[in-house]
Amino acid sequence: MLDKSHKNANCATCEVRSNSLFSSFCDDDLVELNESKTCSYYKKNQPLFIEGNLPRGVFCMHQGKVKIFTRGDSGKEQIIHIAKEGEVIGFRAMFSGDPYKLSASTLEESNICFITKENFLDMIDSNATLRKGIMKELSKELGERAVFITNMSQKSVRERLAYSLLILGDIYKPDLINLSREDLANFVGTATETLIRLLKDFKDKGLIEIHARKLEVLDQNKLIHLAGK
Amino acid sequence: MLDKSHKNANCATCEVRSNSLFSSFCDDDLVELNESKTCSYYKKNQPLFIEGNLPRGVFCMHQGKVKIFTRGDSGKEQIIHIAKEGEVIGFRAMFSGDPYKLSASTLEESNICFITKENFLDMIDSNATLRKGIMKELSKELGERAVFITNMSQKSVRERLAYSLLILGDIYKPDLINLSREDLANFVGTATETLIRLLKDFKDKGLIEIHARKLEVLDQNKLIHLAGK
DNA sequence: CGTAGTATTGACTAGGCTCAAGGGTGGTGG
DNA sequence: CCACCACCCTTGAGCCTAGTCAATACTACG
Repeated sequence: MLDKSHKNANCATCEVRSNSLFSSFCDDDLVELNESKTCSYYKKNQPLFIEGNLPRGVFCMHQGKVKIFTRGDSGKEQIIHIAKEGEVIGFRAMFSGDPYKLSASTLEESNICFITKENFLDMIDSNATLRKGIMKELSKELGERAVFITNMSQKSVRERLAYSLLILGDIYKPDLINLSREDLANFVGTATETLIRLLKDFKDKGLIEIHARKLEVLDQNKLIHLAGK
Repeated sequence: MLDKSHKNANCATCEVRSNSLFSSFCDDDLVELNESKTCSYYKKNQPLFIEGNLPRGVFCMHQGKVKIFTRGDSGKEQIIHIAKEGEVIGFRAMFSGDPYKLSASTLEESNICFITKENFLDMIDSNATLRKGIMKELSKELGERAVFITNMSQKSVRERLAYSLLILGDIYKPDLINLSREDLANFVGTATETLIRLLKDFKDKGLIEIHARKLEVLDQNKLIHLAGK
């Protein structure tokens, strides 16, 4: 259970800042950042923002996990990314001027800070390092999504599951992967039933261990091989 | 046939600049841009850059069309985007510092200008409007790719073809869509044979007309409906 | 201890891929 | 200018992955 009273995290001493966009901030920057942010507690399955809404600022993950997803015609989710501690979410929409193209909601209870659009854009204007970090991040994600598209169109569900387990193992490290079967299926891009059958198959082959809802990667090398490329 | 001697396009009078990243450039900027760029003629099916190589600069489309793609394990291409006149290609890799994650090559003979990484990054540092334009563009593409991923994982090939024809009709406007069957299949994300069978079906239903390799959209509304969402 | 959500299993179907063979067409060189 | 070759396009047959529908087990929480 997270500390719900943790409403006043201090950016200067925040232990997850080192892998965030704000890692390069000097003391003055940190004071400004700290004063402009607000920190909130979120329960499991609570939305941060919803596709179609207008963005009002960015979110900075202090603790917890958040899924970023779109909904297809039928309403089925496709999870594009799972954000963990240190990640800044929703800055794409700050620049485009458009409504959110994606939705975000918590996968577990989380402590998440919020910075208004105004404050965030001001920081970018005055801080070249932050700006470069953001451009690098946008570029990196763009490259990742191209690979994602190719995986979706050319890999089998089996290959994509192997690939996904590797990514998720890394995101959840040092803990076990902890997602509902439905969320995992929506990340892989398949039906829940198909996912379950494949998980069993992976287990029988000694690639993973299933601890109820939690999944443990046993043989990373075989998974890499199975995922291809 | 394009004018192969068109080696010295002038940015100040370039007729495609109005829909490019450089639309906001003042006279001084344009002089600088014009002097730092070089313009080359490319034959059909000539590469601009290849996945894995290190980027040396960006390309600005003067005339022609270019496909941007990745290759899956088997070597099959997945076309992510088709760039037309006015578009600037390859700037993502300028910021990430990584090798290209994608390849680009011409779909028809083209005149394309080149700006070195140094010059391009200098321009960005000194020109806030250009910078904002680029951040907006990166953001826009990021949103588009999220939709692309969802389409790939949730739509049928039939739906994706309808969707693709709408996008391509727009890119090729006012001309007819002019791609090889294989390239079209690689854009839709399917096998060439499946694509051909579906094209015939679309033709029988009066959605498109087939003029040998060229395709004409006849009933845009029905295609929209068929594409879903 | 009931109830709602979550997970699992089975049976069936079909969309779409692969392999294989045949028909067109445009570009080039003689 | 024409013939040939290479490449592109098209069609057919068969199979298999993975989606859907339906029924049943499990689990956590009030």
